[in-house]
Amino acid sequence: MPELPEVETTRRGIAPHLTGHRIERVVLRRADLRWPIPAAVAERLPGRVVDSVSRRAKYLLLETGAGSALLHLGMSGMLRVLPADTPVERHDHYDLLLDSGRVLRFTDPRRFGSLLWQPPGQTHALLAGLGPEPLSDAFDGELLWQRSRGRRSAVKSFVMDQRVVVGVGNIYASEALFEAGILPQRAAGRVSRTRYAALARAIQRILAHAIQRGGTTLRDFLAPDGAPGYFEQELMVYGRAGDACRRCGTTIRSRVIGQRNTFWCPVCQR
DNA sequence: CTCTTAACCTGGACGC
DNA sequence: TGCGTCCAGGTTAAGA
Repeated sequence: MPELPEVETTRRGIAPHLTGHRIERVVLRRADLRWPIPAAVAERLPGRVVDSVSRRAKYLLLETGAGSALLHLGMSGMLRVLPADTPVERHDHYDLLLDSGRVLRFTDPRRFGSLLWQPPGQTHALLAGLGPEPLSDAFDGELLWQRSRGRRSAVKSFVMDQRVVVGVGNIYASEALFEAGILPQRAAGRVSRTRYAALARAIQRILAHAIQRGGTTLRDFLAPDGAPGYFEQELMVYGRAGDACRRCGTTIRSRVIGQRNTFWCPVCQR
């Protein structure tokens, strides 16, 4: 269930159990995730202390003096800190054993997640072309407006393009466009500066709010608890096709845009 | 460049 | 109960 808020919530959950701790051993059960796990992970990580756990887009970085492990959760991935003797289950693909007697365990039925390696001082190719973090000062409506000039693809696909801005996944894209009052299928190049300003604010508000909510339900990563609190209760349009708009009562519509299901209110969004 | 499409993989929900 | 079909929160690669 990972969009940016879920990844950030995961980061906050696992960081206290990793930071300042030594990784004693790396156990790889399946190397065929989204990409093969490079040999450097098993060669260089054991014996290293994790200096910090950071996030870039939807990637988590476990930073050590020898380089950084680069973790992605894909569509169905989950990271938990568990007692080291916790029985292994079917989709548990790798473990990082810690000096605390615990283990960081990655579980991912669909195996779209990944575990990669970034040497010291380098930026992994997958991170090189990414757009700004949505919650940073580098992101605003002006950036969206400038980068969208001449673009004919849907504004929804545009904001989900990680080269434009990172971290806006399928759910939050629909939600942010609703809040900004913009039809998702509108051509990106035909959205005004003013409306991009509103969209940037909506993205920031929604992501920040979701992180806040995720934090309340996922704070304790020793007691695995999957469900982010943001879902269902607070979604305005996502997954609500055929239901009444919470603002105006009009029936919420849906359509596939850029291969992803998209939801909107035909009255509140123009 | 921009844009579209296929592909990676499994499990759960649903219809018959 | 079983089976076929469709769908799912991400992202890259290839081709037009």
